[in-house]
Amino acid sequence: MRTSPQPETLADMPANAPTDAPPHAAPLALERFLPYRLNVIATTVSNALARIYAERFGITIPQWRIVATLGQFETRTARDIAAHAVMHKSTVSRAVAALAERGIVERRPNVEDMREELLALTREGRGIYEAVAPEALAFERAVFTGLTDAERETLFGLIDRLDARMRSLAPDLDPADASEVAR
Amino acid sequence: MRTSPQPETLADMPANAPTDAPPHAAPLALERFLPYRLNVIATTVSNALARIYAERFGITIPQWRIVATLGQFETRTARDIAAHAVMHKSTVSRAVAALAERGIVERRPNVEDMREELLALTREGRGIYEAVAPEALAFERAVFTGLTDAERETLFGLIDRLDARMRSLAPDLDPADASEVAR
DNA sequence: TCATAATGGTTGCACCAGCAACCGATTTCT
DNA sequence: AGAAATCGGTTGCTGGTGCAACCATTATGA
Repeated sequence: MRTSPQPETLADMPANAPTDAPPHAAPLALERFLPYRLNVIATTVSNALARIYAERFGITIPQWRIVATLGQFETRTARDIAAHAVMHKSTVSRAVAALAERGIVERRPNVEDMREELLALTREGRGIYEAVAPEALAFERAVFTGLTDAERETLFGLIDRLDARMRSLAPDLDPADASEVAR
Repeated sequence: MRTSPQPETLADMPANAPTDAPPHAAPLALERFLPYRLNVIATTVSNALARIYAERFGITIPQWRIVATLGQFETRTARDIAAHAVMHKSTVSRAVAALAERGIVERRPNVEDMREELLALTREGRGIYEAVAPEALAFERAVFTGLTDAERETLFGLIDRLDARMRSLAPDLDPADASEVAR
């Protein structure tokens, strides 16, 4: 058995312990609980970054995700963006409305399917993208200074695998699949 | 959108642009942007876990953090909990109120300092803790199945370092330091 | 062909979190 | 001692977010 250095890891239990685990054997320390740690660090990083978006460019994180997606792909529908940037469709709808209002994105009807709208950055929108992107990347570098390239890659790899794992464990709670029918 | 190798993934871009990237190069792909990836995976994991807390035990994530902290430390003040579990003091206040209302935590005055209150789990509260903790750990194991112990340790190590890095980069936005004076 | 289902997108509603103002208790400073 | 600052904790308010209902449009199928 692979011995975990942590006294409380219970690494020797079966992968999916039945609910009848001994009640008082609950060696749960928050600092060693990965969902918690993940959430705290992600929130901290997000808040720091959101501050840049807000103060420097007056945009929120959902708005930034839309700008980033359209900066990458030129023209997409709201549905595409929701899927790509993993946001609920109502979030996308409101963020797009705000961006359109400010002349940052442009909405164009799709004559082949009048249900959807084609979205793209305006010239001004592209300007914002090109101003924000380097700052975002600089922030990323600042935060991840001290990690080697190999460690960064490891982190990406781990996230990818966790991502895949979550999709198979609980596919329905992916905010990207806006199918409210398949609940 | 299930898998990372999407049609439009731009996987052929350089891993992480060097520090002196020209402003208009902006090689920013959301899938390769760590703050974004971190946030998405943390949210997904959190939501899946929150569902367990909610459906099985009728508690929210802040409430769970409080139960977990008191399960670990017996008696703490709200301030201690906020610091330990990284929550805003108003969040703690409301979550404690709800838990006290339900008889899960008990508030006791501190005769040596009447500003603060000593919090502890009631017998019922401890029962909940002892029921939730194994499920939380089981969930953690289920999610992290497929990672070796070494990889798990690596992940913890990376998070620790990111954490330290963020504290030095933007110490003021740590939700735990409730000092509204030091803005 | 026409009724029904599904899809892209919008919006009302309720909930939750954070900010900031506030309260009583304690500490600090003069 | 007394004023002022600080501290632990509570609460009103506001903004953001997800859910679910809804609208218009397109696809399906009897």
